[in-house]
Amino acid sequence: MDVMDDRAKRIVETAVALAERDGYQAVRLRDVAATAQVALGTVYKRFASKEEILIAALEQESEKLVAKIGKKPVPGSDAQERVRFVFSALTKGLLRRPNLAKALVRSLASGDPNITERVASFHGLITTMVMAAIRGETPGEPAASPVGVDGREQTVSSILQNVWFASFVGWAGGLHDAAQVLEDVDKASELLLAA
Amino acid sequence: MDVMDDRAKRIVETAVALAERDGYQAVRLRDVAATAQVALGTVYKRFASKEEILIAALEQESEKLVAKIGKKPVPGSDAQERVRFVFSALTKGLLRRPNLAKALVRSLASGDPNITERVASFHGLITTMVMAAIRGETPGEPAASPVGVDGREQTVSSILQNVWFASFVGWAGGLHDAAQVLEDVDKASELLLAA
DNA sequence: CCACAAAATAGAACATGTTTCACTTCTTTC
DNA sequence: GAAAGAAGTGAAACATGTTCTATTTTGTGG
Repeated sequence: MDVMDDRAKRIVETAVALAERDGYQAVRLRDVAATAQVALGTVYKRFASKEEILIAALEQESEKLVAKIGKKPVPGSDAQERVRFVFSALTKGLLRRPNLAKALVRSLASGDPNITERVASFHGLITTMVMAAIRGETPGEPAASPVGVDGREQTVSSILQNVWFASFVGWAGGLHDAAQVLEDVDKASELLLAA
Repeated sequence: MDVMDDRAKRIVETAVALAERDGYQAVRLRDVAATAQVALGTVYKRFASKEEILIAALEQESEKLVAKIGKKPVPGSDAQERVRFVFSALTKGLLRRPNLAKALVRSLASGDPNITERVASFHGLITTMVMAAIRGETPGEPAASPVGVDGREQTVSSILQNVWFASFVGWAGGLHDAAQVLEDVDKASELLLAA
């Protein structure tokens, strides 16, 4: 949610474009700088590393996705259906640009301590959505009822999110295809959200 | 299980030692080569990249761990206890050398298509152990009874493994501490393996 | 408008993963 | 044991992330 000046925006946009076209390794900072019409030093004035640029991109992309998904109440007649909807939308949204998605996963899992907070915020964003889906609320709105924060729902949504993430990483590494990601989440929610 | 010649072994050992001392970035291939008393070209004759060396290390480390855990029947009077034992042993075994563990996670999640098979084999190793734990068998032994391969147990063990992996990545990224990893797995097995 | 501080720039320089090369040392085969 | 090929070696070269520096541009208070 930080305000980015024009240069920072151009840098992130360029990085997204390059990652989308040819993946992580194609995000060469010299190219980013040149394409964004900015000096390399300016890139490093804004971002501490290549990973940070990509994390900023992830933040931007996921905020867009979440905004789209979170606008309306999650459709579905039971928790399981709603959860499927949310993860499906999330997965398909990311898969629309597979190379970008892989690059973002790589940054997410890089273990760089400097980006821990951004990773946590991404995590929180999804948790919010999944919990809203379980409860049948509109993710973008504050919770209607002051439900206890430490309930089973929180645990379940954390588990589902972990399953999704691990499976998504598996997809990014070529372990299996996108359908498997949805199937993994489906099976887990079946067991955890028995209607 | 490939047979590694002396040089390859020295290379991996050196990489492990460096990763253990100071983490991923400290595994400088020039240093690895020098310490292993080998030319840089020889390193690249054996391994296609730095990631591959670390994946070989992961294979070696996880085989050691699995051998140790899988020797005896998993202790515990119900599935939940046995699963806790397995993941606890796995987690603690890896956490004995945190920097190494972080470096290995990073390689695991790197998304490099060249190491997909190794990642899959690591995945399979753990699946075997978790399923044995659920069933109360000795992981090292072939299954006593010809249980159907596609059962609920397989799904549950896959979910638990995903939860463990995602939480472990979270630990590696500084998102939370090791106790949280075990707690996440615990909560999941509580819900999935209700005694 | 002017001086000056902050920001941007071009470009060199450095660190480290990866590749290449010319040369030497093994190993194998006869 | 000598020739041929495989493997190893040291060093250079290259690619790209990151840092540094000297210079120029930009924006701001007087």
